[in-house]
Amino acid sequence: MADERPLRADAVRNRAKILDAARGQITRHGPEVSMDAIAEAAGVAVGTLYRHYPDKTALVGAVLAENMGQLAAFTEEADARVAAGADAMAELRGLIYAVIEQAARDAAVKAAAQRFGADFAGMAGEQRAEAALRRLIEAAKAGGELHPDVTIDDFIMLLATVPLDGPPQARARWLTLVMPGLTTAGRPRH
Amino acid sequence: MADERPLRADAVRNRAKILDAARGQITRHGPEVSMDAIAEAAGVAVGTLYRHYPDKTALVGAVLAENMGQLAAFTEEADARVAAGADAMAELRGLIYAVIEQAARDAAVKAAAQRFGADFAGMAGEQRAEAALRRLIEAAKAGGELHPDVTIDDFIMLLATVPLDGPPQARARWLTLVMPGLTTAGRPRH
DNA sequence: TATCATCATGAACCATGGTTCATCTTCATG
DNA sequence: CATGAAGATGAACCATGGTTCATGATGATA
Repeated sequence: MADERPLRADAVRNRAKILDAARGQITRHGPEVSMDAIAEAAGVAVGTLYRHYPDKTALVGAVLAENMGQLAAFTEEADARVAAGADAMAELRGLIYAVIEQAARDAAVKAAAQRFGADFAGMAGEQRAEAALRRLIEAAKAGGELHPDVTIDDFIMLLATVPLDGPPQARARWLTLVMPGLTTAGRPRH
Repeated sequence: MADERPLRADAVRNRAKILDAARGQITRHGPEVSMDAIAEAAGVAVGTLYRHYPDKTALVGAVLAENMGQLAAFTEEADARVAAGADAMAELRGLIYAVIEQAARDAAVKAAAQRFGADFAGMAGEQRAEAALRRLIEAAKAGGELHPDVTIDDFIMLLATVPLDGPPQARARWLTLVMPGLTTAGRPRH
């Protein structure tokens, strides 16, 4: 393994075009866009998709992995700021908002994730994102604002249920309604 | 219109079997079960499905309408109890829980609703459910426990985002996290 | 029970969409 | 530039699944 010889120049170019097109088309028309549609959007023939990805699941998975990477980057940045002295609860709140907005943009991509039950769990970025989020949560608890019984699974659950349709106001409102349950202010210990 | 002559006995029987089978199959195997699968589960030939429903969308819609009716019944019962003196906030909480559980059972049915963008909005039961819920909300606000800025749209939004996968504990936990944002206790006015 | 309108049957039809592969093109290396 | 390997092409293949319709069965009515 690892005897990967470098890709040809046009192959590199095409792979990028394909990923872009896939994300675009899936976002625009939902997860069941045809491979033909993606190919056309990428300015490439269908067969080329199959040269780069064994099947549709793999292609969707690649798009998903990209998103997860971005999400991990977000989380790590917030974590770094906290380490540098920023307020943990504020960063957590901001992170939630950022994640929500990204998720909303790629709502359809997320839907695609589910339709392809294929376990995308344990994806590269996921590990990183979770680690950083865990640190962030601990810091916010230490600050005394985040309710001590809140777990990372709570965050994952909530983030998985953000209302992705609707306008941005809907998500802002959702945040308003959900935050109190996470804070010591909204849900006093005993 | 309304010159409906009575259905033949076996037709009535079959229609019931079809609806049951449709709900069962959709719940079990997701919204994209084939018409053939539904037909087989109903012990009937495919053609019979099409005698009772013009197409798949209509069949799914019928299942959905049935669910909505049940939901409306729930809501009206709770509303009636409040009118008879029961605590509004407690009834509201109980209603949310009941709705959640029903929704979880028919998670796949709900998913079906979205996939068929077909506007099932304005369905029969929906009107009834909303009216009753509205009354319930007013009563709970009058009781002073429900936060005064909470609207029926807030409820609809939240109920639309309940975590339907996971075990019942997940939904209980979700309820714990979400309730404070709805109450005056968790989110003081100013 | 005879008659017929209603209903049920299910093989066949057709559209959609994922996937393959024989053929042609293009990059990289000498 | 010549050559071979890597890459791209896209028509064709095939499975799936919604839908139809000619044919046969059955409940209701006289």
